[in-house]
Amino acid sequence: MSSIILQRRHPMATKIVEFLSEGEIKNNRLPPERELARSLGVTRAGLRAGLEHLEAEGVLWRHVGKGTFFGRRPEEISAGLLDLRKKISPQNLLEVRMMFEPQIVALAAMRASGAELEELEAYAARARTAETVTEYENWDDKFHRCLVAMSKNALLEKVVDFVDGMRNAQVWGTLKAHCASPARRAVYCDQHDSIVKALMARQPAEAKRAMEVHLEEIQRDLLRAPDAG
Amino acid sequence: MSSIILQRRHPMATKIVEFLSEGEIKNNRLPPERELARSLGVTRAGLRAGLEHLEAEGVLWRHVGKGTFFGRRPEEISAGLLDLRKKISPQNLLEVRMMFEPQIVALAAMRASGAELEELEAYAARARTAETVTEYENWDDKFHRCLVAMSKNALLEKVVDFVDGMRNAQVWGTLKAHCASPARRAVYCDQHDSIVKALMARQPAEAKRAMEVHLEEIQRDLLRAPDAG
DNA sequence: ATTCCAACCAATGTCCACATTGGTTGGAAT
DNA sequence: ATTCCAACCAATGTGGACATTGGTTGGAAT
Repeated sequence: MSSIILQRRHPMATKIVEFLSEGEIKNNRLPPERELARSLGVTRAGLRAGLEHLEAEGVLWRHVGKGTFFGRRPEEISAGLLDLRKKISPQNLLEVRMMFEPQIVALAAMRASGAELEELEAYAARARTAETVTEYENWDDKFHRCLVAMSKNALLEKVVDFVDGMRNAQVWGTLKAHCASPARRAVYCDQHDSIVKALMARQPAEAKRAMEVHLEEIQRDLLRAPDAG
Repeated sequence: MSSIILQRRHPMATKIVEFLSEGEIKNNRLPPERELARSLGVTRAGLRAGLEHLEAEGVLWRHVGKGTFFGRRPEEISAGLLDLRKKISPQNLLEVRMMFEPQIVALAAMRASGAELEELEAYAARARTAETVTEYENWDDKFHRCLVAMSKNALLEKVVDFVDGMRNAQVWGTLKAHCASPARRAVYCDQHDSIVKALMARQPAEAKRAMEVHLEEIQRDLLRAPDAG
């Protein structure tokens, strides 16, 4: 977080903003520096002074070969995501999941269709009868994915997808090791059933609480692991 | 959500899984069909029968020109995101923000440094003295971005970035229209100050409540708008 | 000394031909 | 009839040549 707080706006910066607010800008992209300088009737160096000011202000961002754009610089996904996964602790992940997963089931209790509830129940049953860890994971994944679909919130689905994609190998492997025990999986399956039961009874508060219990169980397993593993 | 629930696993599918679990697979990518068929000593048609089974099971996904990969098919971001923005209602967006923004300030109250609190206060002050809507938006954005940084949760920052990116033009424009009124902006600024005050007093519950009040205010404005706009 | 201009640099986008890959078809072998 | 094989198809990845663009430099003009 850069804490650049500027006092006054550069004259050229004001001129740029005024000129651009008149014409339509496509895809947040400004014209190339050479062209924009010609349009404004100023020298390129002068224009760049103004652009630098606007960039420091966070109004726009520039990159060689790409161009100049309004808004804040989008993070590079290639190296960015890899670095990010290392920065995310299991605690971080659980904090986030605790924020919206209970709410998801509360919404699901109010909005799910009968067919969806039956599908969810089928996934829970499949997870219970799974013999291998990978098979359990397969049905558990489908269970949670079906759950968020029942919330009828397209954005929420994407957010869950995003968070799931952020699970780093460390966290994933740790949880997987715990699921290796059939007894442990049985506990999770019981909690799945509690959630399904509350959803079928259309009890949002109860369903929410059941999911909180489930996540707290997972949290205990994850935080217990680093000592053992 | 496809509800394909299969009964038994294809013999060839089992053979494929067994063979691949022995060698190391790079980047979740399976060898090309031709090569894999040769390695397994089976015909390509037979191999494909097994792969189709595994694909239906959700174990892997395939695409012409790309290859065959483990895991679930990643959604295409190009057309997917554009379609998604149309599907997201203002209600969807607010539901999601209500889920974690209050929690963010609760975490911030416990974890923020003194320097960060000062920076936050500065942004709130800048937003209050803003004369234009765009200037207000600039500082308001920095305010909320500083807030989530204070939660010390890298994943949470990325989630907020993701959600912010999903704001469609309709929602954005509607809120902007309401901010056009200086009186309206003053209300928001008062609420910002309440949040800052609670954070400086290190009162998580109070800060959380202040953010809830702020979001409820925004929600009222957004839901009131469609009739007027 | 400062400003302006043109050229140059390195990073990126764009376009193209070519190799790769999953999907499909038709005949040969059994 | 079924299975196998080879070729072909369309979509995608890959790599290179070339244009575009922000960043930089050095001399000319004032």
